[in-house]
Amino acid sequence: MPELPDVEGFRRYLAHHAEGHRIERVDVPDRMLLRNRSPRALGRAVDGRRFTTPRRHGKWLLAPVGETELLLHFGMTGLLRWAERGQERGRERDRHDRLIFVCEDGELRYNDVRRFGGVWLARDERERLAVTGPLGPDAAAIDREQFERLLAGRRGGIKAALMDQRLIAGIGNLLSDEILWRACIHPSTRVATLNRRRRERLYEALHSAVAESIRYGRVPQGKRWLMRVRDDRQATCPRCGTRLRRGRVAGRTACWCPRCQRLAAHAVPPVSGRRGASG
DNA sequence: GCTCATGTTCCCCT
DNA sequence: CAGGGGAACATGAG
Repeated sequence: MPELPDVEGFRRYLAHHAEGHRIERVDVPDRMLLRNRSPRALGRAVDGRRFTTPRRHGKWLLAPVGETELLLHFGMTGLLRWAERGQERGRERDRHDRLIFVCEDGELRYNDVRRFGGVWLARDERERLAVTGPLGPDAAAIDREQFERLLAGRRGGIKAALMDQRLIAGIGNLLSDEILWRACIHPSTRVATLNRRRRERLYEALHSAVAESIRYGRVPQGKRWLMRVRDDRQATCPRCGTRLRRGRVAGRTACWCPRCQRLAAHAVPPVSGRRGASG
């Protein structure tokens, strides 16, 4: 789940359920996912303090508590769940609940099946940056001129660029495919070969796809979205009905329409449909 | 048993 | 240095 839209959903969820609530204690059944503090140090920092308004940058959820800030990353399978105290439903914890912020009238559970995500603590901006690494501007807040500047001088492929968190924060595999499909640009296209008109079109696609996704709190599966069909066996393009193609681009499984998203022959090295042709 | 998965990071090449 | 490919990380689903 967790790309920018999902994390934005978690941000709203946290704000809705936990903001203003006082943390009594934190249970840490899986120490591995508490990344840069001991459970005791986490307790010293947050016990007795309240969640205030959470922020988000790219795929990071930043939740201030007292003097410090919780930094949450959701990896591939992370999520948040609020369980109201005394309610039958959600009373039992899940085996994948890794960190539980116990409040007076409920608890916020950080759940992550695959354990690629984690929770960090940062006392100040310096410490936060050390954890997140350099991040580009949030994908939801980029304007045209900024987008132009970001792409200028970029040498690699466009899908890799969109997913590069140092360039633009928040776009992952699904969203990048969605944006490129919407802009009718092949994922392997070299950034440098995109003319002004296509960059413009790409910006529009990014902007609209991100804005709409954020409203849903995930990448939507509507009629005009690749998301709806990308996992189907015989997936076809929602726009033209052509059978979609799948292949490895920028290290991920990309999905695109060979008719809508044509690749200029000179623009790119061949894209293999599968992995491991060499040794 | 095998393959694949919405993310990040590290290593090796070009 | 920039960027691409591949593997690794941990776990579950099909």
